Amino acid sequence: MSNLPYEPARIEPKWQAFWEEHQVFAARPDASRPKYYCLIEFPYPSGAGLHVGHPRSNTALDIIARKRRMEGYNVLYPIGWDAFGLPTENYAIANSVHPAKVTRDNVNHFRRQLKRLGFSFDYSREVDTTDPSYYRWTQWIFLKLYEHGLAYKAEMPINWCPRCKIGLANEEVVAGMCERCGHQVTHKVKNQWMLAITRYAQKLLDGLDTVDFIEPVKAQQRNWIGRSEGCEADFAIAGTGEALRVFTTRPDTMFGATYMVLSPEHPVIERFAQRIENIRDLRAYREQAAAKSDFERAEMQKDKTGVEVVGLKAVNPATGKEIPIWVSDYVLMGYGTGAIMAVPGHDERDWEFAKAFSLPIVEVVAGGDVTQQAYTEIDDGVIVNSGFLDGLSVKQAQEAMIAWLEQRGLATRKINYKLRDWVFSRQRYWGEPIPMVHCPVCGVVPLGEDQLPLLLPDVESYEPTDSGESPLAAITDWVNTTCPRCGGPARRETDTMPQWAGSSWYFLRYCDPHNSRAFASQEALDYWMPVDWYNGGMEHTTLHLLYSRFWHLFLHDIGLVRAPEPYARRTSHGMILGENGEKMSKSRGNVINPDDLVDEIGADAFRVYEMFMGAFDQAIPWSMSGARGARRFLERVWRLQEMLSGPEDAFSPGLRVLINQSIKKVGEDYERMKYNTAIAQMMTLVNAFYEQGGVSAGDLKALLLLLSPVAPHLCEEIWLAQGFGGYIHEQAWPSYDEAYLVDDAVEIAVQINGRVRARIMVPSDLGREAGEELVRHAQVAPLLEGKQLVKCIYVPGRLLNLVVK
RNA sequence: GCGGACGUGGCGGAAUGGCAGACGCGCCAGACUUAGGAUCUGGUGCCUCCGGGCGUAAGAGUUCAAGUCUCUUCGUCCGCACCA
Repeated sequence: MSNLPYEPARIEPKWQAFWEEHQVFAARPDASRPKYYCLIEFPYPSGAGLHVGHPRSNTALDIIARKRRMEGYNVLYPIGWDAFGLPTENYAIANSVHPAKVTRDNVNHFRRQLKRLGFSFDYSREVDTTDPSYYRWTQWIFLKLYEHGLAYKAEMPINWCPRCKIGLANEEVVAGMCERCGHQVTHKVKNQWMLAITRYAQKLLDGLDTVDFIEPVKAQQRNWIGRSEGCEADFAIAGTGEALRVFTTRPDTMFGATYMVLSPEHPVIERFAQRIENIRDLRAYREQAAAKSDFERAEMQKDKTGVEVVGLKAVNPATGKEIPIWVSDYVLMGYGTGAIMAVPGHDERDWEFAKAFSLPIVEVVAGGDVTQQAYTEIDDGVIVNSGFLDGLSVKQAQEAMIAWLEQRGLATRKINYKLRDWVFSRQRYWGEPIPMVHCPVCGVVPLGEDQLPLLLPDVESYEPTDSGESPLAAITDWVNTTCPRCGGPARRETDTMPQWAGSSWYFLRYCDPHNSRAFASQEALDYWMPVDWYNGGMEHTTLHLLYSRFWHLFLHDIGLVRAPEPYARRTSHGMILGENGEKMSKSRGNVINPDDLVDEIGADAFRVYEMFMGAFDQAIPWSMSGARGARRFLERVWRLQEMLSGPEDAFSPGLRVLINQSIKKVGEDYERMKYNTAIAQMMTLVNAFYEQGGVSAGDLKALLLLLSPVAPHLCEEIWLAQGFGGYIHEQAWPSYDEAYLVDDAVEIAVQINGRVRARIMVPSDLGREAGEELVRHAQVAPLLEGKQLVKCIYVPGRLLNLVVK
């Protein structure tokens, strides 16, 4: 056996079949053992097949899952398919195949590819978001959201391609252009389903303090939610008895508000259309702004445009003076109140606008030169030209101004968030049907829970209609239905849910994937949740990760899940780039196909290379020769079988310290996702085995146990072939002996004034005080000849630094 | 502009304030072999008058000691972006 060459093509399929046949990785609830839930983002089964990026995340958590099992945990490491989505639908349109068939084929392809890599997934718990037995519960959760007032309909602008005449998802808009035809994307207002995620803004923010997420994820989510504290204040509209409400974070600068700006869509414009002398200009400006794409708006950023509202004036409540009102597209209807008080002296945008239209600029915070640029410093500014606020610091003035306004009923404290409500409608076929009916008598009526799942009907064509409606709108016998409330004729909602719907709760379904009475049993949820470790891409931080936290917080609030937060720990992997350092893509011709790689070097070497290639959280270019190096390492491990002699239960004396160090380091490195240094340590260990010229069975066993989470097939094979007893996946994770982490004697550096001048061997237990005696050491004393010793620093086991004159 | 990550050999990268470059790739030399993308051995930061000197984007500082800590400057990548 030991003379056979290392042949992954023979070994790997054998062990994959063994694991499957014996259901080694099937997770079963077991109250007697602690549970551990490892999760990777379930893949979108694209037609292109597995990308080398998938195994990076999968292997990383496979290592954790396998290590946890060896540590005695009951591990859940599931896999599934996030299978609704546009590429499948577009492929179906182009090739006239049913998207369900495309999905089935792609899933089969993906599953086969994943199985070849030997991940310890529990395939008996597979979920598929396009399966009616799954999306039934996606629809059910939507009904719950609706029931609790978190799903509502609203007129919302969507991305619109005027050439294709269809609505586009954000993902389909590339640099402001239509992904399909390249035309500029504009906006069109449509009635859309929305989810009120903004009502959870504070909870989403607070929850971040309770979870172990890597810092960049927390920072990005906080940034995205964008909390800002300030107040809303009323500016009277002269001669009308009405007021314009603004949001500001700088009430301290109110004396410097020399004009107001409204968003072009602000309702006050139409309300006072009769009084406004240039209403036509304002309407024209509004239409022009609406036709602009986001891309164009961003391009225009430098040049402020706007129109004065002639015939209306506002009153600055601080100064009592009348100030002009302008309209400009730099004020957004979607944030705050859609109106601002402009303080050109202390806000860059207002300053530019004031310069462009020759509006007055007043300095109210001293310290800058407001004729040259806006002075926005808040930490050491002093208020001037501001009546009763003069002389106060910015911070003091903020409080004083709010108090003053509150007393007069002109302002209230207010917290705003940048986070927007979630547009939950897509005018598409391949998504979950929204279980709602439009009744001419009762209005919008939800389907009863007993009506679920609302199945996606077969259609002739998956093309969106000319009007931008979903293809479902054309299926009259599906659309026409009866109202669940009054029984009269009614129409079904024809929009479908976005791809983010199914992925917002899939980790809950994994706990109890075949349950037909609930999305998961309370018992299963209580046992498995929360997810202990979730790894995924940074690109999902502000969409999927935030959305799924929102759904989970909601399910917690209505008593369906125990903990508020679904994920205890979140980490992220870096992208794998092509050999040329560019993103892998078909068009760049730098794609590495995982199947080819398994054929060439084997799954274990593939896994080792992906973990060894660099820091786990960083983007890194592929290297084919580096991958072959991983294969070479495993060959060396394999050949250790030829140099095996000695007892099974003991380490070779000369290797005892290194093996103990390796057990400690590899275990700790896995936990910190420092896979590259863990593997480097094992390479060092193997090099030492070769230098010694032979290994004991005990040495080899230790190495195999450490390596088995990364290269499981190879380690199972050697373990079995050498008759080490049982299977390696049943073994306990090795422990190390503190007493053998350092050698009896260590080499230290001797420095003179910080420069290394000698190396000497000293007992490793030599204390800091005793170390100072080393100045009399035979190799040290000569270095001090003719010099005066000023200071002596001995760092045990490290170095001796002698400061001399 | 705001937020985040980062800058170390030819390349990927190591380094609780304590011997910079572990480990791997590549390259060089040799061994074995009827040239093979196999394996093994040795070497591989730069300069050198062979004593040593210089080296972690640049500059300053703290320290017995700085890749690591502090400040300044330059540069790269990612996310958000007219958010009042």
